[in-house]
Amino acid sequence: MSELRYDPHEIESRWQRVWADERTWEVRNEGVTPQPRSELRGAGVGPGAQGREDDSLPPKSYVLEMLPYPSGEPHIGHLKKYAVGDAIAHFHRRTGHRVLHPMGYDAFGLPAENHAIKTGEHPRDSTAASIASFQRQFRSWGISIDWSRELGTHEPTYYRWTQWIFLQLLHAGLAYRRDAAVNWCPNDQTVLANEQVIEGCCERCGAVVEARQLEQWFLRITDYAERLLRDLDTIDWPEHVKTMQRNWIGRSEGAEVNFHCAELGVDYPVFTTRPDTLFGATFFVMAPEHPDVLRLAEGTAEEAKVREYVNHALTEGNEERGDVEKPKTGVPLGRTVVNPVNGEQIPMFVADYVLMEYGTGAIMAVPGHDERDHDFARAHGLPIRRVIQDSEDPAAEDEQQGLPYAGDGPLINSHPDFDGMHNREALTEIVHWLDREGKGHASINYRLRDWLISRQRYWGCPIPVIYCETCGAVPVPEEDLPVQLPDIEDYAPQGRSPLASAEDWVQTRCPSCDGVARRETDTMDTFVDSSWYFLRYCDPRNEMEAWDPSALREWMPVDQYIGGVEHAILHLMYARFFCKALADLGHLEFQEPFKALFTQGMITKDGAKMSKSKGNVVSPSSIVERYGADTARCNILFIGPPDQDADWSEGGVEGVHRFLGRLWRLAVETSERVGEVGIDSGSFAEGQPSGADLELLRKAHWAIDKIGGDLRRFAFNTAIAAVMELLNECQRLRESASVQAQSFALSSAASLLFPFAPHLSSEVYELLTGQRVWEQPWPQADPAMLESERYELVCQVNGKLRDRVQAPSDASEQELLELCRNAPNVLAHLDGREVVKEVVVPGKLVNIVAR
RNA sequence: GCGGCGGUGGCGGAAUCGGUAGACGCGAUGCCCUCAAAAGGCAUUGUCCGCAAGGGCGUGUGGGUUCGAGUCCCACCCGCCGCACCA
Repeated sequence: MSELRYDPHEIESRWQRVWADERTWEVRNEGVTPQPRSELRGAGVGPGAQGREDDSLPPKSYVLEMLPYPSGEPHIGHLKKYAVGDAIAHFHRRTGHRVLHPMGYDAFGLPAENHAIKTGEHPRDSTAASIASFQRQFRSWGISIDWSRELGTHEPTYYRWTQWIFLQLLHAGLAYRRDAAVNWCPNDQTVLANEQVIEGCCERCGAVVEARQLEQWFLRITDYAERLLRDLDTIDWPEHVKTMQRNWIGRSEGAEVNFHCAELGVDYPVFTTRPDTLFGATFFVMAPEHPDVLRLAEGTAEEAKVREYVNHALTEGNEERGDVEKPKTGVPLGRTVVNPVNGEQIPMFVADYVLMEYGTGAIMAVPGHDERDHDFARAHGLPIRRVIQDSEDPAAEDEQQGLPYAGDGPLINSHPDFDGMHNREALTEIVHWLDREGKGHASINYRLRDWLISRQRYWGCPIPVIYCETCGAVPVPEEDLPVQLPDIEDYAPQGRSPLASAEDWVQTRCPSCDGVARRETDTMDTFVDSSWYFLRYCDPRNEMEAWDPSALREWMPVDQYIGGVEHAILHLMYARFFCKALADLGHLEFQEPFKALFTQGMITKDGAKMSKSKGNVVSPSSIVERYGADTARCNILFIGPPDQDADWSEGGVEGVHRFLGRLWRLAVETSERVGEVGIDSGSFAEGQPSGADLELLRKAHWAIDKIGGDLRRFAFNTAIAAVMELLNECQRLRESASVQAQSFALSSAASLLFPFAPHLSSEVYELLTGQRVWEQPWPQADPAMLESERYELVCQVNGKLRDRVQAPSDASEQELLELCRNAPNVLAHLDGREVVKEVVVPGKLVNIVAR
């Protein structure tokens, strides 16, 4: 027996062949709306589901991992993501759902292009090689993917529809072009993505990045700020991800207030969250980028200084300028504006602590109640006025001490109508007053910016727009899509998109007037490609439209989305925005694409992030080669809760490998005994099991019950631990329990382990039952087997554990009390004491309080 | 500064509703099998006192609520993540 050795490679390749040959994991579109889904979190669909009388389909479940970016080979993070996703997909299938579990590649992007610049190899070729490697490995991991729906975002059959979506947004006014400041590398002569700017320098050459004004395409995501925020309440996502999105959207409630500049006859609106402090506004500040700054200073004594200050501010890097510790600099503009609430003329300044991108690019400064304004006022000798009393410290009234004060309290030094009123109440009243007087109104401001999607890159989806001298920017007609990415000679950036060098491609005719015209040479941000791929999976081969609405009705929304937290903001926000916009345009019937989200933690090595430069990379292929995919997958799920970071250790893998080997050996041994003894599967029904058999069966049902619950809450680590416990029990009782009981316990273990170790589980299950485990419904625990006639009663004295006694399950509280009082060690602790109180928790414990 | 998450043996972690703290695994120690090794199996393993029975202590710190607190409340310390001159 001990000669038997678990050979994962032989087992795994056999079952992988079966799944590939039989296309086991493919699902068809039935073209009908399925019945409302049964509650996934509730009990699974039992064996009864097999013999369903009506012809309605089982409920659907769409399980999706974020699509991989194909670069080189998959890393261990991929293994974890798909191990989690596959476990969910299998569990849903076996609890009676039709599961859509597709795969694709986010294939456009920079690394392939940089590789092309270096080697001249076409990005299409290096990407294809990488995709092939991903496909090979996903198959070797045994992930249950519907390969018939595979797609790549770089394929014209896909990006044709990315372009189509762009046109829909354009027609709806949700895509627009405007001048924008972008990151420009003077050395590489190219625009850089924000994430390519490392501490103000170009990631590739290290040159200091400059700001440059360029005409760029934007998507109007800011129109959706409120809905993107509000609808977070309707989805089942981790709280920290929702929080990140809320922070990113950055909603602030307040008011817009007009400050009139009499000299120029212009109103300057400001946004403030604290209109209650308006009476404390003693000066006014504009951002250096504000278009009116130079015009205001013109002709004043300050003009030269203002020019100098603005020039300096504009050339200063974002890093430097954004430093909170930096002293507050700025210069006067030589002009004043009127504070609308009290008519005071207050001086205007330009200062770089005011940002053009937020609010109106100008602020009212309240040094008494804002730290930054306070700093500026102190540095420039400006008046500081307290207008809110500190309720905690009323003595500080009129004193400069305790300022700036950001707390609440009654208004002072403001206006007879408001003085004495609590500031929160005054805030509302003052906004009403401004509104009545036409000097301002309640307003909401967001931190969220419109999405800049233009990239001066080759390896991306071309923006389907043509520029005509007479007609301007003209959208490419839908029937001319896709605008195919042309082949080019030189991928190196030359101060414009590499596509601009494809003259034959760039020169075209205007779709509107047929005159000479030129194509847009920028491509789209790759986040555009990945903002709708989950829709295409529902109908991936459709050549007539992006999707058939009935296909989306059948599968969307995604029931369980799985991916890394690094996409918590960008990808997840963009995809949500796309769905809302497309729904508004009548193309979708739902608002949120991802009903539930799970974010898996990182796998580290010795506590550090794995990276080539650190040389601590553990490649999935090396683990699979050494231990097999089942061990690799189980270990990654066993080391800890999957949403937390976990460290990869060799010892841990060995342990899990031993466990799988033990399961296999016991199963082989048991199946041989079955061969000798002969098994009658009905044998338990005849006689009541007892002794070791009963113990073993109880453990099996306990595991069935526990693991079902664990899987619903993503507790894969404890689920695997429970299978280990069951196996330990099989091992312990292997001499005393019957072959039938052993066989039931082991096949149950295999069945329960299937979502994590599909190959070995299939092998063991077939060995013991002759059946295919994935075709069996998820096991159901027998409630009768979860109870026993006796249990261990915990006996406490004054809350401390003093003894344990066997108690009948149906014992009354009185009887339990008696048992506890008479427990030997309880008697010893009660000796000479007076019993004050007795607490009985049936099924658990008795606590006797004594003095 | 604002927001979120976390702190449990030598290590990864478990304890799902306020009810036996440390499941499961790693590591360690002893033993069995073996000529030997590998593989496998059995046993012990929070800590201190004790020959044992048993007892003391123990979930970042200090308080509180409770018959009973890792779990709830208050104050604090430490770590991680996100946002941040956002008006």
